[in-house]
Amino acid sequence: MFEVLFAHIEEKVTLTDKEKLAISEFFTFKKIRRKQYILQEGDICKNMVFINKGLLKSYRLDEKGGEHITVFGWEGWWISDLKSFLQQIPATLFIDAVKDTELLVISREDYEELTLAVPVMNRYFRILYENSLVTKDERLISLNRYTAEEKFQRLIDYNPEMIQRVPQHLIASYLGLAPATLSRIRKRLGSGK
Amino acid sequence: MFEVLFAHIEEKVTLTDKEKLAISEFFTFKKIRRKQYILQEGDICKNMVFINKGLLKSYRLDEKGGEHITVFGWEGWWISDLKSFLQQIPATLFIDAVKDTELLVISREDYEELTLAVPVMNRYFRILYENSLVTKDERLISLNRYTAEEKFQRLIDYNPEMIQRVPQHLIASYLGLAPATLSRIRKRLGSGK
DNA sequence: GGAATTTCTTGTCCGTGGTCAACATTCCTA
DNA sequence: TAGGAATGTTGACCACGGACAAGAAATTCC
Repeated sequence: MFEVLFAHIEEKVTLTDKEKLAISEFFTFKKIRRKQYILQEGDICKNMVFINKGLLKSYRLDEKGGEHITVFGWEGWWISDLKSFLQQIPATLFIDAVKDTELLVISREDYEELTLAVPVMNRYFRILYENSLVTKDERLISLNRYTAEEKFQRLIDYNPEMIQRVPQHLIASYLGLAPATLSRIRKRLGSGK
Repeated sequence: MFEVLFAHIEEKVTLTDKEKLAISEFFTFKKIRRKQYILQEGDICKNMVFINKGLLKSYRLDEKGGEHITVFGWEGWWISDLKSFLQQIPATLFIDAVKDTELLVISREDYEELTLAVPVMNRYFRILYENSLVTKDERLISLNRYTAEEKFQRLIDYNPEMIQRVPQHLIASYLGLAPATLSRIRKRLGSGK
């Protein structure tokens, strides 16, 4: 049940069996169904979630009900409304399941406890966040500088897995494009897959 | 010389005098002049930099030589090409001084050493990166969802200090707008300051 | 204090990509 | 297995904001 999580942590730091045991006790296993929310705008984000299997998306809704996806998560990724989780203030994000999904869940207090009980986890999270920052920087630059077509081309080049896993209209939302626009771009690129 | 740095760290964790001494030994003090580079595209980013005083910008250049600013830094902020710094690969960013600036500099090896010699710094950097992630998330959403005018309005609302400190054409670059566009927006908002 | 550079404003023009709507296709699920 | 929902395609139209250029205003630097 914890194999995926431990494998992920051990990419970054080494764990003793004792530490693994300690870590495992802070998490709860959970299954959710397609379309089920794990967070809604206005909730306090109580948990950070590690995805064992499946697909989640986090997004905001605009005034007209339009979805703006900020992040996808699948096997081996963490997901939460980090701001809401860390500061325990109302969330601005929704998170729900694109398909049936298995999670490992840790609460805000346990997250803090975990870093105290297993200090190497500070190192793990520091490295995890370093990597996230690098990714977000790339994405910021991509959104700021490039045309719609270039944005999609860069996704193909740098993140092909997402195109395999995620339906096209959700990719459009993630790139900040209208679904119609992305459809036209793919046509132009000769069904760029 | 280290007051600004220690104050910044102690907002997030507590330090003993011994730890302060240890930390200070990893940093070098440096002054640079307006327009001086501290990093250029293609360099390996050897240092992470804490800004004591002054103003820096980090940016990319496009094919036509256009500047796309990713981040500003002033008193109390860190700046570097994180990807280049962490992975020791060629930088994609330029970083230079908008005005004369004072820095505290730490090398890649010393950064790693520091987290080992003063473990509480893992905690500090973890929290620092958590906060950066929250900020970048906000910015991603802002760039993806909003019109030019809304982007500027949000900067006024959420980041008024930047508008005080940074010349307008650099703000335009940061928001991904043409300088002319930002000028027109300010006019529309009635010199929105 | 005057020249040079940097920064800001305003005008004209035009392309990218959004909106809306109709239709086609694929996929769930009862 | 049929009906509905979700997803993807295409067309017509048009607004936002970019490009370019000329000139004004403000800073910087000998």
